[in-house]
Amino acid sequence: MTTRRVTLVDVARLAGVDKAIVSRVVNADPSLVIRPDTRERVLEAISNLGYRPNVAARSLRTAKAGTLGLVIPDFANPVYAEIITGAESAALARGHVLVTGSSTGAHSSMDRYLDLLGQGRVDGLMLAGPTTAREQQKLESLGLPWMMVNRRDTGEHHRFVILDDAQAAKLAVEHLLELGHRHIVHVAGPFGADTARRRATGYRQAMKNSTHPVRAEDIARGDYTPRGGAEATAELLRKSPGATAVFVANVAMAVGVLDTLRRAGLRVPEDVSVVAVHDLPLAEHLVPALTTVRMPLQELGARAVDLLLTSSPEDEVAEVVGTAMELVYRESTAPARP
Amino acid sequence: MTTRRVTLVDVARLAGVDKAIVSRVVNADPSLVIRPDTRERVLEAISNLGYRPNVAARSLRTAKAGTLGLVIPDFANPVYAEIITGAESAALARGHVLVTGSSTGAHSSMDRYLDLLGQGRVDGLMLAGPTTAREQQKLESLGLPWMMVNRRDTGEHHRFVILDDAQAAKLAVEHLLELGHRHIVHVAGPFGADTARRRATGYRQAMKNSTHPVRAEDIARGDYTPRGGAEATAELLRKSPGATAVFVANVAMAVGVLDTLRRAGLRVPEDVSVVAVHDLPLAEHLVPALTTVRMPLQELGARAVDLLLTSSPEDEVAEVVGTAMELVYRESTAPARP
DNA sequence: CTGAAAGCGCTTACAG
DNA sequence: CTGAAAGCGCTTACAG
Repeated sequence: MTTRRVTLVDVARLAGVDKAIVSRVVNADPSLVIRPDTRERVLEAISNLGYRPNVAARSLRTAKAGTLGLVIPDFANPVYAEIITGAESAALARGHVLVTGSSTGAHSSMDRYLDLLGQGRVDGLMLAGPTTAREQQKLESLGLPWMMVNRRDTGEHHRFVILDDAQAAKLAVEHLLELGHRHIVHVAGPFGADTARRRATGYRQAMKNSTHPVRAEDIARGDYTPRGGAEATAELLRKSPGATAVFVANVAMAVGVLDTLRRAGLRVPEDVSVVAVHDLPLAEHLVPALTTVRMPLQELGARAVDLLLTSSPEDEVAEVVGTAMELVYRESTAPARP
Repeated sequence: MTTRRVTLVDVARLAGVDKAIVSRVVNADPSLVIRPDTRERVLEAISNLGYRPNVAARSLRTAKAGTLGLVIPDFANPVYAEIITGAESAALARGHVLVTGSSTGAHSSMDRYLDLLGQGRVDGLMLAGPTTAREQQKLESLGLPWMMVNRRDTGEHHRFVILDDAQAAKLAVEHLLELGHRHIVHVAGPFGADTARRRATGYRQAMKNSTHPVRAEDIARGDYTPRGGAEATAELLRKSPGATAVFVANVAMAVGVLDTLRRAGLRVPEDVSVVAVHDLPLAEHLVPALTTVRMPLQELGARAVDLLLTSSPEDEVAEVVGTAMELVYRESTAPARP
């Protein structure tokens, strides 16, 4: 029972018109002038036959794939889950399908995806997360519209959308200052991540409102993992004793921070307050529930799609999505003891 | 500077052969007999021009899209992140691109995806998570090869891949029995989820080796969320006092279980042991770190892809992926006190 | 208001 | 060993 695909020709024959008419009805061609009863016959034929346009034929003809690509490092990272959700929603709203690939799987890599998606399979490509200069070069060579997400590109032709990480850091530090903390230390992210650099910058700026001047010993760097957060905390406990609060660059490291403080016999928030960036679902399930800064990750993904679709590939794009940031006050921060 | 796409014809002209030859070289046609120097010329032309086959044209001609679709409920759920990772890897290994969509976004829905992906955009479709009878009917009407993942389909023509949830439950309960627990209660998942039903069945079976017979009061149902776990635990505390261990159907509910036990003044694991299904990253970050049963979620995704690609759409598929299950012993379980 | 025709770029059976 | 030709299903400019 191999039922042949229903094509425009089948619909045209049933409706008694030319296939060009059917095509223009299907695509709601505004320049089409058609008698109501003719349109009715066409619509009926489409419905009766269960006609669906063949996307391959359409793509070949129009040179548009109707899909967008997004390459992320890892599906298991909830930060990217949020970005994907926002991007998918915006893509669908604009009539596109989103193809999301990860660059760290067993058979995948950024390179592999650039090959796979650079053959007319997608109309544009978004890269989230770390990218090498070689990858970026390859990306440009594909001749596809592209966009970096949550990361500044390294080339001279900028096309990126990021969040206001400095502002997020300020919100966190200001929260601690309001609670009366002065000696606030920072568990920063890896040097290579520019989100980490921007959060560290925001920390330094906000600390100008503290009576405690920031010294090199007040900052320790981790690799955005729980273990990295644990090691950085151990380092700070040695280098910067007396701190009453910690601003942590991400939630994963905060897990290690909480653990190390606990093992050192310090209570959170009674002895030390802790606040971290990104209000991931995990945050409220930690003990104590983690105070965080919520950033508009979904909107970041949505904005990337919009810009990819509406900007000309030659345009420079350097946008900071700055809406809807807020401090989520939970159990891990409390007033400094007098 | 609108550089026209490089096509087969361009390559053929440069290499001084017909485009049919180029096509067969590109696709490594085994029936092709060609002089080494001719092949060399073709390869060189491809490389010099940076030729990439147009996938739309190829799809139109071969009636194969080279992509597979996977619809999940939610990107933020780490269980699906694992399934995606495994499916993506298997798809790439077989030369396919995976399109993953979520059915709960602002502009998406299962229905929307079934429309979007049922137009020759994908060669097959996998559905993970809950599906209505209507959706399943629509799925079948698309005439696409399909597969249910982590869930049995409700139709009469079975095509599903699931994990051995009953066996996972047995591993968990046996672990508790070995630790000396006898009165073990169960926080079960929602009635509608067949993963939940299978885990409950496994619990009952394994409890036959306990001196404590399972009564209705030993089981409470939650909706797979932290809040649901909390409420079920409160119910069990009332209905089934004296239990020394809890088997929880998933990690999300376990978060609520731990919280409720703590508020009730019970210590984990000193007073009550807790074990849950799926070794998600979250598990080791809870306090106390959660003992879990690790199930091969990535392999589940990979197997779904393999079966989708290798089985004929008319075949019945009812596979249980049973490899590599193991108990991960952490801090939330301990020997029963004598 | 509607129809005929060209052509997007590829693959494949066939001819030589 | 290599070339010529048909045709996948659609869109679009043009003719009538």
